[in-house]
Amino acid sequence: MLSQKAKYGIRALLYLAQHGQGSPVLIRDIAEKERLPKKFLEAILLELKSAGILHSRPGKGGGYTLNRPAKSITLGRVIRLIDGPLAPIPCVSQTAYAPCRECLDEKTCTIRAIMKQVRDATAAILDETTFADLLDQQNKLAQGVAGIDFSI
Amino acid sequence: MLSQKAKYGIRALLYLAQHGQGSPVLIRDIAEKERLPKKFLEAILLELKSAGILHSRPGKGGGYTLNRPAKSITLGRVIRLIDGPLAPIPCVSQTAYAPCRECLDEKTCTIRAIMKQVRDATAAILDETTFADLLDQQNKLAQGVAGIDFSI
DNA sequence: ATTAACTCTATATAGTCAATAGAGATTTAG
DNA sequence: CTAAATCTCTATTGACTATATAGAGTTAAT
Repeated sequence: MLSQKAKYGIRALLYLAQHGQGSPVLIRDIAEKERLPKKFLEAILLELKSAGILHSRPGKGGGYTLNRPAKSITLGRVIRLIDGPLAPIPCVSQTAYAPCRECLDEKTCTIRAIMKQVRDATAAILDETTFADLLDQQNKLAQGVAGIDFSI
Repeated sequence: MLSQKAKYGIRALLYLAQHGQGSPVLIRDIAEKERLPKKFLEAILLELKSAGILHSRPGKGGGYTLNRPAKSITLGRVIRLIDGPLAPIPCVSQTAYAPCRECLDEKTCTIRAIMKQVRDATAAILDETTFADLLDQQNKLAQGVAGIDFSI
């Protein structure tokens, strides 16, 4: 399961992506519009900033913006950053490999073989999906719903 | 990430599947051969038993056996039992649906759409893989490794 | 009866998750 | 140059979960 922290982070990034590269967005605005706990969000945005995903300016007229185009930020990267590796077990992680403590022989471990499949399937989705994709999809979904409403 | 508990449970089941439907296997044997903490393993096996996956007989000559053929026990079932839903967020779980607390509109939530893909991909693998499959694969992997050793 | 095994309750420790408080540092406007 | 706005940093809190372990209780076979 994704942590709340990761979900909040993703929502905040999506909000910032929506807002575009224009003027900085206040933490307070993100928190209010997306209904996220403000103080917790502060910490999350700070992490995303120090990872180079966000940019911020303190002081009057300050706030947060994306540090890079939305299409260069993948969901996989953000989730790994906040929640750690996508892999279900450490011995199949590409980005944070570690042997399983209790494993007797990695080469013949079938749990490992299956979990590698799971990791690869997950990574294939999350590393290919960017925040630009999410924005596109959001617009389409919103239109779809509006269309349904209209047809009634 | 899978919990240690789930990994231990899977290893124990694999060990029991290997052993076949014959005489009961002692907790102590499983713990020693697979190097799992015995007391912790006791609790895990008990859970698997009350879920109907294992059968046990107390007393002299007792121990644990699979309650059903290995080919009818899927990895997905065992993992859900011990660690909970496969879905990365509750609103896309098929077996334990719950709305995300902070979600403003599930119908247009793109995070949900992506996470549904992840869940489906994961479930497709784990719900199709049985302990009989794992046994087969283990034998093949062991032969493969032996073959390589022999050829050197 | 005695032994060998599982079963149950209780406990412990450490760590993580989710969140909050409040003082500090920085920038811009005026 | 100062005041207001805003991000930044440190610390703390409470609840919960993960990972075990101890020991008494129960059951079945011989």
